[in-house]
Amino acid sequence: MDTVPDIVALNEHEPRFEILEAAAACFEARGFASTSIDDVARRLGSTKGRIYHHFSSKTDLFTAVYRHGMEMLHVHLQPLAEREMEPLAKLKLLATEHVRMMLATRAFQRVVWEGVELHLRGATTPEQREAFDALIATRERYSAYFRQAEEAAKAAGLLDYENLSIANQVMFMTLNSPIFWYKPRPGETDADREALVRQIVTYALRGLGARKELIE
Amino acid sequence: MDTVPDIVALNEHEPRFEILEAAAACFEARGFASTSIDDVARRLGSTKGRIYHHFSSKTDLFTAVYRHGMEMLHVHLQPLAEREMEPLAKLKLLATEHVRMMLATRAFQRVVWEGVELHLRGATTPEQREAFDALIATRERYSAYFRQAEEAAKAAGLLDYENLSIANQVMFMTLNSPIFWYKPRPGETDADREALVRQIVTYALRGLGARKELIE
DNA sequence: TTGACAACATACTCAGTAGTATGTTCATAT
DNA sequence: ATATGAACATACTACTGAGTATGTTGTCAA
Repeated sequence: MDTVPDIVALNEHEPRFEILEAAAACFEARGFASTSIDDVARRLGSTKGRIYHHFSSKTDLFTAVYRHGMEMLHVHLQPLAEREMEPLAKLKLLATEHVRMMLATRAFQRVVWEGVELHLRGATTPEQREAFDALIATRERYSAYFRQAEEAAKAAGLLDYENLSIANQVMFMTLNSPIFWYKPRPGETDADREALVRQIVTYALRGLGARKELIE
Repeated sequence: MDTVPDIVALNEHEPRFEILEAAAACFEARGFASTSIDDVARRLGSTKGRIYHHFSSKTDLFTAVYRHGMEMLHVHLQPLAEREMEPLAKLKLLATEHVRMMLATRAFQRVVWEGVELHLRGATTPEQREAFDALIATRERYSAYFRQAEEAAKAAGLLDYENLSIANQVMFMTLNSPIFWYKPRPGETDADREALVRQIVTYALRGLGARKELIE
């Protein structure tokens, strides 16, 4: 049983979806700057015309991939974030599902990462800026799911970190890290993936000061 | 002749050094693919001619920046790694100095990061491949400083992680993370930076299963 | 049957960029 | 004094790649 089945299939029926998947794969493999529209078209077995019919520019395509990546995260975690739970248990749940999503939608999440990087570097034109700011805002809202749980857990004496902003940054680096080095091996089982997820989440929660007994 | 090439720190007064610094700043700001040789030249107040007189290609320039970044790390940490110390204390020392270097030589370390990324993506031509492999090997040797300390500390019951490879990956992501989000603020003091370093190192060591009392 | 439009493909333009070929200047050795 | 080469600048070439303008094909509504 896949952990995130229907999320990935969110827009499967849209004609744009196939292009998004190809673009995500290309951007993941070579990065935004080194990926040409022709690369994406070649992967689709099509030509530029198809892509420019659905997207106005390379940046537009990129932001669409970013948006879809963030949407998958939101759709998956929002209901969990709204549950009434003990804060540390909720943080563990959110972190676990986040890492699962990183593995399940790796290409898209890599694009999200690069989008944040591009934003931090300010490598955007003025018009792009506005669209980009909206995307980053979406990401901020997502981050808030975790931040609230972190603050609540700290207030309850279940976590122990100094600066929330730093703690949040470092925690996300940990949880996002598999998008860089994880490659699914042939013959890999769900149990293998789950073991990976568990180790990453354990590392993150301990890093935030959770005691061992409380996160197992 | 040793199989391990000697690490020779680059002299500040070499004519190539100024170019390396400008290149590192440009690569940090825009990434390898989006940085043109003219960009680097413009930052230097020079023209291409100067750069191509000292470096045979854009890739050659990039690898030189990478190499210098790794050399600075090696020169700084190698003597520490060779000390006889309690493993956990040594790991803490190495981690602390590593993070300090991330802040102090951020632009170069960002290039090292991108170099590893490019290597993981296999985005290199056959000739580049050889030079790249040598660079990655240097990075592997550096990583071994930490790995040995981690293994020794675990054997002594001072750490508690499942898989060494995963633990190492996630730990480095944590320690490297400030190259992405750290920006020196005006009026920032050494104490501010040290507080940042301490929080990151604490997070990393706790993540690996170190008990709170043992790392303070 | 035909018009209209969506969904592409084809064939271009043009700006940017890696790399090269060829000056030019200046210090230093002889 | 002059030859020489290092350290650049200038002025190119060749090519890639984003974006556009213009076909072509199938579908569907009236």
